[in-house]
Amino acid sequence: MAKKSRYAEIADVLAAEIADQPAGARVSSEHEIAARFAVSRAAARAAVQELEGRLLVRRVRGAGTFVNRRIDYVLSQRKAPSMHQTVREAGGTPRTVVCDVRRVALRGELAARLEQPEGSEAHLLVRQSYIDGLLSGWAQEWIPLDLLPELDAAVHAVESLDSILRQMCGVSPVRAWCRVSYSLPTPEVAVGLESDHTRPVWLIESLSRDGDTGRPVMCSSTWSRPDSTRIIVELDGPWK
Amino acid sequence: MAKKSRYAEIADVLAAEIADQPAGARVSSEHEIAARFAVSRAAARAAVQELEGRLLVRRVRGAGTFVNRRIDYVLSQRKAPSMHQTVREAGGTPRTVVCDVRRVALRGELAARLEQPEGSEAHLLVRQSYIDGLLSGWAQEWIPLDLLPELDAAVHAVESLDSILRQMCGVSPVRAWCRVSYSLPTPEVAVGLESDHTRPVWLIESLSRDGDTGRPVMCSSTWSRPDSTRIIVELDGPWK
DNA sequence: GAGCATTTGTCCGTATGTATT
DNA sequence: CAATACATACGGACAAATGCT
Repeated sequence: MAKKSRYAEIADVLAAEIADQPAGARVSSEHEIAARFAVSRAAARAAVQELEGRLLVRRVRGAGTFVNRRIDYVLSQRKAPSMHQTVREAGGTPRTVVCDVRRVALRGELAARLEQPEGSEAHLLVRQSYIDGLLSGWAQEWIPLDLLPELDAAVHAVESLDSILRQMCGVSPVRAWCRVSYSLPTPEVAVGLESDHTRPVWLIESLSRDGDTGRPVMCSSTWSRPDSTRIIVELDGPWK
Repeated sequence: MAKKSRYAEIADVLAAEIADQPAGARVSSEHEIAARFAVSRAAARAAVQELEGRLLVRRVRGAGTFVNRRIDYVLSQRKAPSMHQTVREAGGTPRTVVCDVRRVALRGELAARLEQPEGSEAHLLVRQSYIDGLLSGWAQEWIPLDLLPELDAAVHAVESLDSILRQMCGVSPVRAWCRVSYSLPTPEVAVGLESDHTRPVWLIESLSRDGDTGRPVMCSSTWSRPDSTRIIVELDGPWK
């Protein structure tokens, strides 16, 4: 058996203790860990950084280190393209905060995907999403203007965009196309995620259509923190 | 504008220099960086670790730090379930090394997915995959026995399993189901990937069927190093 | 708002261990 | 075996963000 470094041993002990604690619980400070295991603060720090790398904790400068939990976020054609529902299915509590609602002109790929003329206007909704109170995602969502002229009032009354589209527009959104990748966020995205712009994050690009008519109803780009969600993409063929 | 830490500044300078260099090129050692920027080795080390976090370099103890490149590995129902072809489409050079070929009894989910009776035998092929000479993945692949009794000889003659199935079995494999996630590898997998078992890696589970008959022809679990591939999953609905 | 203690972030210098060449 | 390079570790210091008084 390979000999382990001291900080890795400490990390394993802490990881086992963390496993029994609820999300959000406070983890010992670096000073306390150093004193408890009789090591320097550098070694204690390395152990906590190890836990951060395993996505077991989140650290906040000046505040402390806290137990983290990821939820399984499953993307599939069989499932509704709804963040609120997907999170609830995984046992989490979703919440969204509107950052901005405005009208923008659709260009290029975005216009094509929504099947709107180049330069036509659409709603742009920018939101942060939280899971169990922790910041998880930052999303831009485009919706054709004629589908719902008064989006602003609606999104403040009902958090789930899927519900709004179903109840106010009479459509049944289904995920028609989706692309998931994992790369560095732009500085703007990093701000929205309160994340370092040098750490990779999930990018989920998605197009929803009305399940009955096939009409495009929503296009979105969602960036998601890897420490909040374990993204799972299920791709289904014509069989099964 | 936020003030940057010294190591982040150094990392940015090095990142810009690395961008012009070919994959595999040697990066200055920590000592050289410390001397060049007049900082301690700890700060130089932090800068190089930053680059490692951005997946721009790979570090080998005792050997040095080297420029890394990722390729886009695109998973989609429209594309053949072939590692060799997917890598070549992204501009890389694929290679596979057989670690083990043996017969195993199919159990549970695996048997169900291949539509074989519980406990029936199948080939198990264990391979490492390399991209441009760098270790990229470690895979277990299960193939029904009756499809190709002499798998052992075939995989040593032809590297691409997709080609073998097409040419020797007369099937046209298509990706019928696939699940992609990102989590910590088991110790066994970490060994196969020559990776730390405390760093998350990709897990791609896949089922291939014959495009003509719909018969299951291959089931696989592939673990892939995030520093070798940028996994992209495309999900297509009935419209498009 | 100001002040203070706590906590993580960064950095210095030094030393030793371990893997590769 | 020797030189090189990364890995771990010690102890100390100050900066920056947070939370409370």
